[in-house]
Amino acid sequence: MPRTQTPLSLEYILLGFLNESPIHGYDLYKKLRNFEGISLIWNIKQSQLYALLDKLEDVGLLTSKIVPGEIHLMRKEYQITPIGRQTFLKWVISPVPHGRDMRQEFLAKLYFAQISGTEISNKLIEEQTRLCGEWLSSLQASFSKTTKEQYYERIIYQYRISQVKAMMEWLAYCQDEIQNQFSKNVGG
Amino acid sequence: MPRTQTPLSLEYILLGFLNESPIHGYDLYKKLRNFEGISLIWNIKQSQLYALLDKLEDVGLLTSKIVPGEIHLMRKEYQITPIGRQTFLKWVISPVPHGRDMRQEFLAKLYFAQISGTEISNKLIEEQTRLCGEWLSSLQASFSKTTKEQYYERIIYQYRISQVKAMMEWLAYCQDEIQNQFSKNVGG
DNA sequence: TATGAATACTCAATTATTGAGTATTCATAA
DNA sequence: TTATGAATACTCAATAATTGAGTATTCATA
Repeated sequence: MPRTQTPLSLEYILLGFLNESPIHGYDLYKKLRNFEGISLIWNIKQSQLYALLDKLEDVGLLTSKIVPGEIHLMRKEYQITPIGRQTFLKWVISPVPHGRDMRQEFLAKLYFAQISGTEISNKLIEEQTRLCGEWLSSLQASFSKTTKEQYYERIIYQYRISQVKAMMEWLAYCQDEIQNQFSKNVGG
Repeated sequence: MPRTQTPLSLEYILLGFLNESPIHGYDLYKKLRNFEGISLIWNIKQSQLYALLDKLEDVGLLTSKIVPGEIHLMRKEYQITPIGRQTFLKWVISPVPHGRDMRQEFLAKLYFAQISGTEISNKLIEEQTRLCGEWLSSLQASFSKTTKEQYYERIIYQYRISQVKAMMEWLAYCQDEIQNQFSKNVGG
């Protein structure tokens, strides 16, 4: 059985929007394309969206029903199932296991975490910072094991080390920003 | 015609090794798996390798011939074609257009550039640094266009800005390292 | 003489992706 | 009134990518 199913984070983003309220394909498409910060980190083709929604329904994370729309007769409205909700919530609070997933997946998690409030986003940021710290130690250990001759390998490790350090500084900045935003909303 | 062919950088890595000398699939596989710094940045499945070699042959970047091996009767040896060489050389000296391609594709380019000597690698690093500078300006411009309310968007831009800044510092470090390595080899 | 490792490659199954389509309704203006 | 185009809402067939699991031979060694 080649090509075993890879759970893409894009799927979780769809679940995330469906977690807020039932929605049908075309509205979700517009939401993802136009507004919402998510459009900064992910682009989706319309046909891909419908394919993913079908897939999520197949595995039981969504259900759908045909509702009579105001304009059109047929609108397929999707709703999240309890399992879908559970799957999504678990995803949101889990830090990403690899640095390469920060760029899109972590930012997507943070979007939903930040909507849910400071406790959730703080928790996520703290957990992710801890993991980043582990990556850093591991990279520094690998770096120190290299010999002078392996200078290409050393360059690679230095690249990763510098990226992870930048991530950690940014995570700290992030927590402050979200905290500030929150206290402003409460105070004002 | 859906799914138009995306030229993956992995293909160029194969061309890069074939640019050094003709080689057959299994040897190339071992090279990519075991030694060579490339194994730090890319993993390849055996079946994927053979599929890619076939594809590169189909588009005329490689040719193959069956040679009688010492151990086995059949060995399919691949050679790079003039067009393949040209394609590869053009790839090596071109900086990557997006930050997301630094992690794997740029590091791969740098591997081959650094083998070719300091002039090539210096050129690549300089061009890439220039491009990074452009990304940075563009990101800073986008950031300054956001309002206080768009704090999620601001966080995203800050993430990218911090990553690009780290890249630029690393590129400078890189150039020094390669230079040092070079002068050591000449001096010693 | 059998066991396993290394050599060298093949293939069918499956998922992922997308260009291009369909069909309806609505607004606008010539 | 009748075209024109935009928006709504989805569908599908074609192609590309990926990979688990094979095949078949030779070699070492116990």
